[in-house]
Amino acid sequence: MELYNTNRLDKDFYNRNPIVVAQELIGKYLCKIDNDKLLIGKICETEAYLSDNDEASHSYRGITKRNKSMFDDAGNIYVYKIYGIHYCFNVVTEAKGIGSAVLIRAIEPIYGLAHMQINRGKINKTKELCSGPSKFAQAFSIDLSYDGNSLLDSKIIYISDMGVIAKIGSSARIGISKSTDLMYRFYEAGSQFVSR
DNA sequence: TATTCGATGTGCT
DNA sequence: GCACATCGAATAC
Repeated sequence: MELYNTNRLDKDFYNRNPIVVAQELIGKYLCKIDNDKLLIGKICETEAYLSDNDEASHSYRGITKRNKSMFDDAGNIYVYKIYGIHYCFNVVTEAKGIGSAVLIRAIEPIYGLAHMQINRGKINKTKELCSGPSKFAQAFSIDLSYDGNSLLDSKIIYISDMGVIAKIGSSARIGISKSTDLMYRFYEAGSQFVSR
């Protein structure tokens, strides 16, 4: 199986402020080929992490071995391991060397639900398949091997510029202890597939 | 060098 | 509601 380049979001989309990209990613479709199976999900929850004045951002204290791809060019993928066991998937925003990104926190399963369930193991409720950053990563079998890849030219994963939603809500980001005053979490209002 | 803590999810109480 | 899995990076000593 092969992914056709259907309305793939281009570099200009990602090469902007992560707050804008985070909001505009809501409603877009993430497409992936996993083990010859097509997986599609509608992004319904994101968080922006900035390069400056954002203590919750991994880039806040500069480049490390783990976060170096967060400083890659716009449209690249930043995957990191959290709590020693789970993975989180980010898209890099702005120019190379800046260090900003958008975390994909939840998606609404659209296509390939059976395969997502296999990837998730025991889970059998559709609402639980992708309603969290590491749940979604597991459903789409995203691990560290995707860190540093690009959504602009990958043959197996990209984000498509299609789909519309009614309304976007915002809130503080989840699971952080610093910069909690920043309203950088965005979600599709009324969606049953967000993390909380 | 040692300890603490996190952009989390699951299972048990 | 709470403990735990388990690792990279920050912080403590």
